[in-house]
Amino acid sequence: MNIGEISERTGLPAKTIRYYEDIGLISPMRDANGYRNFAENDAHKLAFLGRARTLGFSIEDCRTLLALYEDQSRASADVKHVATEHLRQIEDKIAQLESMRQTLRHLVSACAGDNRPDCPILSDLAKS
Amino acid sequence: MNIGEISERTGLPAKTIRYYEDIGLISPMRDANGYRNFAENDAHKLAFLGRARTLGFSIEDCRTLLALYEDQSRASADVKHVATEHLRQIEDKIAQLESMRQTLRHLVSACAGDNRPDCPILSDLAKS
DNA sequence: CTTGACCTTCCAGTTACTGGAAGCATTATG
DNA sequence: CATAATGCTTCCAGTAACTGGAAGGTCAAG
Repeated sequence: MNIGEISERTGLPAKTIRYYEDIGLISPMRDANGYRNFAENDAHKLAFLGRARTLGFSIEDCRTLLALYEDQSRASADVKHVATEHLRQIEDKIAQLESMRQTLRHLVSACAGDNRPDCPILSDLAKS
Repeated sequence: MNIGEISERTGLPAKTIRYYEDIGLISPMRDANGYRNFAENDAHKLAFLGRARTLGFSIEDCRTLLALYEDQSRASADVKHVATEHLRQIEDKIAQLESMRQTLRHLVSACAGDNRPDCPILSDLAKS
């Protein structure tokens, strides 16, 4: 399979797939002309990576998860640990964004949004 | 005021303050020895920037907001527009993270987390 | 045989800093 | 007063995960 075809199949841009090879996540074969030739196993790994990235795992987490996936003697505890830590970080991020949202909602609703200069949003930002 | 003092007062790292000067958000005076000398107005702007960044505004948004803040003839509608758009993006991000959270919670709770290899998290990532 | 689609590599840019090196300036200590 | 410890300066590189674009080789169709 050429990169265009696997890109279609996995939904990952060709650029991203090349990048994943650069950083050692995959190692597709090469044809005589230098073109990458992806096997089913590569497609499988790329799908795995795409899904993991969709769930927000970092590239380094993906690397770890992929290694665990390929290690038949892994302990599920190791996988769970990675996922739990990631979940915790997502929850932290959500809390942080929700706090921003609340403040912004207040400010936005308090702002007239007309052609006068008075603005509670700016007043809030400028308050000491 | 030297950079160390204003850093303390605003809570912004000196590195960040220098960076803000680099990108033209502030323009502190200089003493004869080359040291930056911050006036009250600089402190004020930095506090404004710190608060805006806390609310998640991008640097470019901050630049816009600062310009509006200093423009006595601004229309509050312009400010509100920036804030509303930012709020929308935050809400998008929250929704995306909440979706990740839900999936991850399911997967984590389904995983035994022991020393056996079976792992629903990996199974999910690997599913086509 | 040429055109267009597809592939290659390499370089630069993105966001908002952060760490570190090399080297002055100032201040505190013995 | 010499020296040592801060504090300040600039500049360079790195971070995360791509993305865009240039320059150029390859392949299938007409």
